[in-house]
Amino acid sequence: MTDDLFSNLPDTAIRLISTSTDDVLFRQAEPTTGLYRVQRGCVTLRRTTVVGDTLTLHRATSGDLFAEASVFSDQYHCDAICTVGGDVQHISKMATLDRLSKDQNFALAFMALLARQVQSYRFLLEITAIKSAEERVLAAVSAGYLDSSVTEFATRIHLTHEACYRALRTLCNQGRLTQVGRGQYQLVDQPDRP
Amino acid sequence: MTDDLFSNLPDTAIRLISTSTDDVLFRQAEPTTGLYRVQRGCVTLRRTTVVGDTLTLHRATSGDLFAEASVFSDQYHCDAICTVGGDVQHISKMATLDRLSKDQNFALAFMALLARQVQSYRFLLEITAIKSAEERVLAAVSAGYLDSSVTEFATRIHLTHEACYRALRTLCNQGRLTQVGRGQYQLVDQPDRP
DNA sequence: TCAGTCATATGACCCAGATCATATCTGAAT
DNA sequence: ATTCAGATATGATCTGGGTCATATGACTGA
Repeated sequence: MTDDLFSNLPDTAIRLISTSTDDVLFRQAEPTTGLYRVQRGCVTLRRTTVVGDTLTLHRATSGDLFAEASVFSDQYHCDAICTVGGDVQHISKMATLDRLSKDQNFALAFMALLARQVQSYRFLLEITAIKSAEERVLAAVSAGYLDSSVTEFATRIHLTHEACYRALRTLCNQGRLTQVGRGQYQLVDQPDRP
Repeated sequence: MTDDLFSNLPDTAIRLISTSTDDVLFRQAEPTTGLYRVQRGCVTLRRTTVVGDTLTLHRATSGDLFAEASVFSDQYHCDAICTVGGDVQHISKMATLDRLSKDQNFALAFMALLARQVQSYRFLLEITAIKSAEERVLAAVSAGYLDSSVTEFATRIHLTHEACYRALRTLCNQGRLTQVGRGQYQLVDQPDRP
């Protein structure tokens, strides 16, 4: 609903790719052909340093766009490897640039999408910077991050699922959260209204 | 040099603000007037949750843009408070939107800037997700993050400076880094050429 | 229906990194 | 010159969260 920005592009602009583990979508220094969106599975972006070791730049999962910056550069700056098979959309760079130049609203929407991503990554960084597991979990729940599974939630905020479960239970015991079902937790309203 | 994108805007579009601690630049729900750039000092973006506690969304320091998304929305979604006094540029939303609609290159440059920011935040998130202090420090040095002080570097990668210094020393002892000066460290080339 | 897989949940143990303390060096301000 | 603040650096101690183990519930597919 919010970001089927690219589904407005002509059908020819989007190519569906079924991926298997270890498939390579593009490699560093290859000319850019477009950006991608993960529908199912996981794509890991990696770069090899001058010294030779591998840096993971990003792991894109369901719903995530990646290689957005490729639209504005000539070469990919990293490798894209499928670490979990699934489906990936390839969105044509040419079609995107064409539409960006001709459709003001599309351009503004794309900018807004990128700006919102910047926002949300900054926020996630702040959350992961919270040292205490309890406070981090509370902040993340407050932010509405616990929408699917606890395990997924835990990895998102850089905690083990064990530490996460423990923090959730403690927060419940403290009365700061309530468990509303298996794997479901909610904020407790502070009764500070007059 | 790279992002004086906004210095091309007419002089009237940029307003210089001298800030003191606890100054408020904008508040949640106020109508948006523009984005900002920190020149000196620190600006913290905060939001109050339904339950009443405060979430820190971002802490912008020297060189950082913030509130980019305000250009595409009607109201600020958080408070901006100066936690360290200094200087801040206010960049007019109207002037920005005007230029975006009239200057294709400006629009593309702004999108590219946002896309690069998304990239770098994703990468920083991956780095902070590395559990071992040594590996995290090595990755961050490889990425060129140790450009100013070690203390600044340490906070960026979510480590205490003590843990950071220890990791740097161990990496030097292991021969994976060399110290080239007080607070200066470099990667060691792996001699694996034929 | 039953095995197999994955999420949920919690307890025990241990270690890596936070915390605290200390010392030196550097640069800026007075 | 001298003080002071802050960065650099390292050592000692302690604790919170990682790791490992275990158990159960929920769903899936044979």
